[in-house]
Amino acid sequence: MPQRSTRDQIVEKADLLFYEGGFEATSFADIAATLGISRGNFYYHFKTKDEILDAVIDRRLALTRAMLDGWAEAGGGPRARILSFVNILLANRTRIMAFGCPVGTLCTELAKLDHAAQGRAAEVFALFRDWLAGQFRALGQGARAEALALHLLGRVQGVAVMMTTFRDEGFLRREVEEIDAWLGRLPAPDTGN
Amino acid sequence: MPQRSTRDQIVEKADLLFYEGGFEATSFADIAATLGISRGNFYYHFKTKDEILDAVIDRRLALTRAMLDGWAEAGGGPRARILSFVNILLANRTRIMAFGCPVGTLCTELAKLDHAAQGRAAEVFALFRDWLAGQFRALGQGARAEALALHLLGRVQGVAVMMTTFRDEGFLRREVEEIDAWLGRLPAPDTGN
DNA sequence: GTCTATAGCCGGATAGAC
DNA sequence: GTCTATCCGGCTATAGAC
Repeated sequence: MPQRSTRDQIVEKADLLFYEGGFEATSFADIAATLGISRGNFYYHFKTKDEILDAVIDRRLALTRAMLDGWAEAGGGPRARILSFVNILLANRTRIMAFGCPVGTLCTELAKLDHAAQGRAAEVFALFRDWLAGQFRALGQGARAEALALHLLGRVQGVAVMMTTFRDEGFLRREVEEIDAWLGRLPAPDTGN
Repeated sequence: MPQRSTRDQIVEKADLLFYEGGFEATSFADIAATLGISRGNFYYHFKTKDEILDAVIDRRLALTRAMLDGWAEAGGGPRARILSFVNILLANRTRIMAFGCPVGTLCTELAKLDHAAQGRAAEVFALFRDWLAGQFRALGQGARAEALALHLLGRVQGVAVMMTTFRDEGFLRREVEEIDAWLGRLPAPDTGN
């Protein structure tokens, strides 16, 4: 069990603090203090703060791929897999009520900063979108699959924003149930004719 | 036509810049530069940056109330009024694609900053929620009205986040149409029995 | 009521000892 | 590979002239 490198520790902690406090509001001093290293040490591992952000996005992409692969390999059909995605809202509700969705809030912050990494942050969303589209295709939704994936992604993002604003667990549970019911009401499968 | 006071100009410009660049990333220097006043002058009108934020939220509350009152007085039934709300997405699509929803993004940013004004920012959302609930009540949705209002608010927020991330106008138009169709499928009115 | 000047702090980034 | 010391600039905020 090799010890995690300092670089990996920086990226992991930066990921957490960028989520909880925002990218811009998180300083090297904040990260260094929680890791017990010096500010100067950062510059052995990274040239700039933006390079840390790049590494954080790489990490999120890798973790997201791993999570999606795990769901794809798990038992159950495509509808159960889609529900694995929706259930993130329930499993992470405390953190979402405090800090929002990590993916959506980073994309929004980078948009306002007009930051060069906007597109890379959106790739995390694209992973979810493409995976969900695959599940909708497996449900026989054919040409509608990508639109349904974007629709669901938007629904979940909307719930996350409202959770952060009103911290209403009843709303959360109603919305998750409603999404489940919506999955049950999808149009009949395309036959490809 | 009395000239707008310097204070009002500061609040108006701060409102715009807080939206476009975020509250924390916007400095007095940014606001001062676009208004052509000095940084020091701010402190004649406000003691702290947080006081400017309070004034910006007051302004947004007032403008929102005025907008909702205007829609309420306009012709057409409750469904048309609800569609006035949804059509914000279309009317402001360019700005939303660049900066997100002003209400949602401020609430999210203040949550991450753990800022004392979080609750006041959420009041803007509450205005929309209560107004929408009133329209759903007028549609005969009785006890469901508040839940439907939160649901619609979430739908619109989700669309805004996805617009900012992917800048896909086709998605926007499909979602607005879908919300319109959803309004048409609402359960039959409560009769109060 | 608006300005200039500046205090005091904290940010990212650099240099160089160990 | 990690540290200390430091530079430079931008930030909020203050003091005081006009």
